Amino acid sequence: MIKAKKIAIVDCNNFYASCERVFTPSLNGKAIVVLSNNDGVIIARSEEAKALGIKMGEPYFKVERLLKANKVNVFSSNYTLYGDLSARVMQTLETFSPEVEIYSIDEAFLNMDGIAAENQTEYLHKIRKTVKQWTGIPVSIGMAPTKTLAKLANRFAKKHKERDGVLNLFEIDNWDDILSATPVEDIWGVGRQYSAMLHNYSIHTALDFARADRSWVRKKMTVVGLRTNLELNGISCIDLENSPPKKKSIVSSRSFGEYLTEYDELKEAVSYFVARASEKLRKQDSSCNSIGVFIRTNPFKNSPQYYNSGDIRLPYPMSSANELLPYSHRILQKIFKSGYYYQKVGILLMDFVQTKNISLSLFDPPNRLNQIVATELMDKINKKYGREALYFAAAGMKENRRWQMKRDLLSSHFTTNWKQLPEVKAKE
DNA sequence: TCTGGGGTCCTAGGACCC
DNA sequence: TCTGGGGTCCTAGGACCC
Repeated sequence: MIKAKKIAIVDCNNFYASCERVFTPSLNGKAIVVLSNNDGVIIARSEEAKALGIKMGEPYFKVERLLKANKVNVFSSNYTLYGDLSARVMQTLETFSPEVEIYSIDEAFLNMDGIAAENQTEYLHKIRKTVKQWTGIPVSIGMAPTKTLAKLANRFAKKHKERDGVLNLFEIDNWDDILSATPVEDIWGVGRQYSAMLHNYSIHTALDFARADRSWVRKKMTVVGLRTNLELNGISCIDLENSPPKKKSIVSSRSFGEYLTEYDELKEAVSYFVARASEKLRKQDSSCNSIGVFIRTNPFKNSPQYYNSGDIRLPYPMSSANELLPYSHRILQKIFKSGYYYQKVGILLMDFVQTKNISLSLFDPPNRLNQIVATELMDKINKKYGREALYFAAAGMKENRRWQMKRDLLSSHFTTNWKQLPEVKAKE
């Protein structure tokens, strides 16, 4: 945790759409949308696509004709590409501030306290220009004494083109106009439910909310809402996080390309997810004490619906897929009912402890150490030769997985070949 | 028959984020 | 035909204990 008095947030504009443009400059100025997994819904839009009235979260099939008619470029999401470009953006930001909190794939908070630039607003413009030059990604920047205000400034900068992508609240005497130009639903930390509630009480803008009675806010919106209120008044409640905290739970789930009906197929998918999730678990050197599985039919389909989930407390903390698989199968067996068209399954790992803090116990199965050694080896091989170079038979043969997702409109994995990329300047 | 007060731990559910 | 995936935090209420 870092107490900072000056916080900037750098936010990539239309990140996924911008990523698609980096290696295909002919897309500049053209409308782009990017689809979620399974080509389900729209999760990113370029400005041109927004101007066509295409909404976030809109199912693809509903707007497919509109997109075609307007010659919108449509992409399946290409997370390998986005992840690589994100890393390059973050590396660039780290040359500008000693404290960078990577908040999401396309956003980072920067501690600007120690920055001795003569003109901090100019410095922000320089960051923006450099990121664009080095990575090809356009960003917007907001700066303020709290995270919530920085986000608000950032949004304002994005909306008002004349600001050239930057708003530094410190150079503005009175923020009232900016707060009153921000509807409550656009405040960071105020979602759909609370904004509806606030409007009911005639609280329509960030300024209204900032001036609302604190004990009322606390009562209606818990301490979380109170923090947002304080932050809007310039009182910092949410510190910068310097090192990413370890995950407290890990989920792996997916909707299928086709509906599944057979237990054996679901079992394959569950096994695959256990392998994926436990990999992440081991990466952060954790082991889990419980595991859950859920399955469900397609709630949008007019057919018999079924949802169920279950979890098991494990006899000892585990991190290898080999050990976890039987438990996941046991849960699936319990919750599976035949006669339904399943659309999605997922698994959850929970209740983590640090692996180094657990000792092998007298009651462990005799081959436990072998399992662990085998898992380490498997991780090493997969790290070297790529995901699923080696994988569990329980997850089914790669070629036969009916449950794999649909990604018909995928762009190339440009960044897999690093030679195509301009060199990123190393951090000093 | 009468039936206190305070603490902890756990879980489910609701809100939010990207 | 076709509607994403992966997280966090907070609170209320029940179980249990003394």
